[in-house]
Amino acid sequence: MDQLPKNYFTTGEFAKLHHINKRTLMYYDDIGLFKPQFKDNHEYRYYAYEQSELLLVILALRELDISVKDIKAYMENRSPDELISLLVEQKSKVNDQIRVLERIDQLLTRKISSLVENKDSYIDSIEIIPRAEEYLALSESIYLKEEKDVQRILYTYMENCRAYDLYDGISISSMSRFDDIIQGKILNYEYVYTQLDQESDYPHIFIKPEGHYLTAYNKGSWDALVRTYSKIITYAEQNNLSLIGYSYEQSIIDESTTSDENDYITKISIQISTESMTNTQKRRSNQK
Amino acid sequence: MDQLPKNYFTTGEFAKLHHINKRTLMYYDDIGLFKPQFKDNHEYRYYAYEQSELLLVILALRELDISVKDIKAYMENRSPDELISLLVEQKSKVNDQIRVLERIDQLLTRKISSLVENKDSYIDSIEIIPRAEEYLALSESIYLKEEKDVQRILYTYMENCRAYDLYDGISISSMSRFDDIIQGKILNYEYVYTQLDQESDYPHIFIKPEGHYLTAYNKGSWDALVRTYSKIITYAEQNNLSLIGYSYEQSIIDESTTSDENDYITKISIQISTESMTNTQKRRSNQK
DNA sequence: ATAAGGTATACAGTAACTGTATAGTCAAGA
DNA sequence: TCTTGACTATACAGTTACTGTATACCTTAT
Repeated sequence: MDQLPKNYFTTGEFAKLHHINKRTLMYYDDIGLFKPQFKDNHEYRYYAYEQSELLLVILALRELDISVKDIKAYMENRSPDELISLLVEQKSKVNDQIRVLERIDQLLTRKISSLVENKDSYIDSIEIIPRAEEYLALSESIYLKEEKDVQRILYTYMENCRAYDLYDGISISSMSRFDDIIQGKILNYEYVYTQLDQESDYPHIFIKPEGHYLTAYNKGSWDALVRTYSKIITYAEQNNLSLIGYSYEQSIIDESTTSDENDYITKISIQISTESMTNTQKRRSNQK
Repeated sequence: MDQLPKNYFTTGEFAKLHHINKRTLMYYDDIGLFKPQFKDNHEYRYYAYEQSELLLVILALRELDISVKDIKAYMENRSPDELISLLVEQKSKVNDQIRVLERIDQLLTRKISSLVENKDSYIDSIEIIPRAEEYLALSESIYLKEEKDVQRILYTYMENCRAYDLYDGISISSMSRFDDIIQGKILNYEYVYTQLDQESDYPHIFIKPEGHYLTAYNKGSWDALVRTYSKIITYAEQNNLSLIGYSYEQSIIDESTTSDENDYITKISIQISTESMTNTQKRRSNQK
């Protein structure tokens, strides 16, 4: 065999061939994971082209976050059947990982669109906006529950989000009863929720009704909410609008986006009962 | 703010909530990447549910192999616009990574099917098998080239495979002229190649013609090829078959699959000229 | 003959955790 | 009230999979 015309690569060449660090090849040699076909009398390493096949498998397994130790363990008693079952197993892991990435992609997409969509809306004004039906995945009710229970509920809620693949991104949203808010109890939240943008068999789905919503943006931390809510209430009174159902609070700019609490933006929307709106109001809001 | 009813999680609870190690949260606190909302007078950490949003972003970025240092750098002067551009950038990286995984998936799939397909074929017999047209991505010719040139050619070939997304898996395949083989020159390879299984605009595609191929499996290392080839030649002579074109050698079991050289399996196929086959031979081979 | 550029090893350093020993704290039950 | 078990904390060491660097040796082209 030794006298056959072979094409050998030195460490540096072979490393370049496979776009990896030269030192990594030496390291793999040292730990006995992947050895050159032979060494000359100066301990120079020589790799054969055919060894690429094995290296490719090793590099692929490495990419799948399999520890070098495990790869080595497999390599030490590899066989076709072993390889088949290893590869089949890894194939499903690859698909898992693709799913994780797609999830992250979803998170990024949602966060981007939420940011862009509301980019120019951080205005002080209060508006009437028509909204289509929305599907919300709710937590259990946390209304007036004590801290311990709230904690448990939030915990379960997150577990569910995970289980049903409702990757968050814009999930720090909550609902309170508008009745409570009128009475100044603005922190008696009833649910936290995530908006669904595709079919889901999540067990606790709430349909946020289609209709006109009074929409305002709260700037600053939670303590600024009091003022924002009183503005909303005043506006509703002045325009003879009757607000019903829940107040939906959705975080637009939060801790994940800015380090300054005063820059937080929360979007608040509350449904307006159709009867209380004049036709002019309806027309105007629909034009936007 | 401090007197508001908040839901705080201890380090252990918050870690569980997000399926991460408790010590990681402590570590992130230590390096200033992600801090609890507050610490009590015993230095106990307390995390608020709302902090999840930020942690999710951090964990997502981490998943994308962004260094903690870089994440921290971003976090230190985050802003909506910064975040948008960061996320958009990352989104494309996610897609890159998905592509890498799909490649690996392809490698695994091809390797599995090559192994399974040939699982029971490691037989000593020589068979006539009808084969459809195949598209092969060839290297430059390495015929009688000197070692240095062969090396350069193989290097370029691998770079091309990379560039054209021909992920290998079963790529240690080579072609030699059958004329040479008859003369006993069984190691004068002409090309190495990869079989294409989808459209590609790779510049050097060769069409392996449709037809009947004499197919044999070589067991053992390259040095066993001599015997296998003489068996093939004898078989052809005895059956009055004239072999034409190239001999295609495809590695089935190689270094990547077994550690024992004697278990290597190479599939050899050589086209049979249609004229030299009897109708009986054709009929028989088509039945399989 | 010499310089440029390659090879080797040995040793230290890195990133991002992660495990562990030790000590303090808390909450529930006897 | 006391005890016990399960938590919390820090400090320090260890881990994984490289990766950089210093030093020395080797090869090849001018």
